[in-house]
Amino acid sequence: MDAPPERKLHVPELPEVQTVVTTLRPRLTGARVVAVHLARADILSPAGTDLPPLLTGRTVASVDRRAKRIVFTLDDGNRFYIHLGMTGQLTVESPEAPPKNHTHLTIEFAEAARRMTGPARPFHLRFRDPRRFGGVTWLGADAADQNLGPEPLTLRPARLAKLLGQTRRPIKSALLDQTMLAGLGNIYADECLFLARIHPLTPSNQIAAEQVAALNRAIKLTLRRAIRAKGSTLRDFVDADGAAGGYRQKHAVYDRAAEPCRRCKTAIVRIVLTGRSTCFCPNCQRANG
DNA sequence: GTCCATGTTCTTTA
DNA sequence: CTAAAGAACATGGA
Repeated sequence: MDAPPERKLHVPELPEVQTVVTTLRPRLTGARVVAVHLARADILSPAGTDLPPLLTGRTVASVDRRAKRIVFTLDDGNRFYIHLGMTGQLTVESPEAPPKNHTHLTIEFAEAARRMTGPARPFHLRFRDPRRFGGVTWLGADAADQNLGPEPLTLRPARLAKLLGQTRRPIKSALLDQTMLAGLGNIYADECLFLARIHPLTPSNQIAAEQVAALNRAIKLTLRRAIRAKGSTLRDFVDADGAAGGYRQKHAVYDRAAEPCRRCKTAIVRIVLTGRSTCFCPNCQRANG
């Protein structure tokens, strides 16, 4: 049996954020903001941003993902992004649906553009985040990639090799560093290292070129599989339509301490690195190859 | 009541 | 000085 009780929170990483963007895009593109309700001003950055007048009357031109950020571009060229933090949810709901607790921001839309069937109906985009590690950042005309490394899905092995060669930190820590590589979090960093058969404590600059290439392939493969499964849901994650993801059952190592490795049956080991749990197979992932 | 999970940002240490 | 490690943040559930 591989269905342990759902204990841990889910933190949205690249595949989960991509899933939200993919489900949001057809609803939001072309839709017009008619009202904004901000229940908590402290989720806004920069502090003091007066969001409602910036949004009201505007139309959404596009919704995109950059790293773990959901980036909205308005018809006036201004941008803002929402980060889901640890427990953030961004959902499209009926105006009649009672808001869940910890709903910090509600954007009321008039209609969805290019709706092919049925009457255009108003809807709410609601952002809730019990733990409030997430938030809304107003960019104005600025780009959304401040302090972010390259996107893993389009990363070339030579670029990854150059980035990893610049630091002695353990590879697991480097993969979590968003200024190095943007989008991986604790779950997928562990999963990628397992697939590439690299020990998480390996100093980044001691990974051989062939292993870097294998890691690059593992990152792309893992993220694509997770996106196809609509992300991992441990407890909280849902897409914009409120649906949970299905990748959790496929995790090879994350949250599987003491369970048998899916490849060699060795018990998965859990260590703490930089204050974060790190799971790996001590047989498949040997230090220094 | 205690401990834990997590991403980002800020602070401290080497 | 730089790089890396550590603390703080919030909060529901075990």
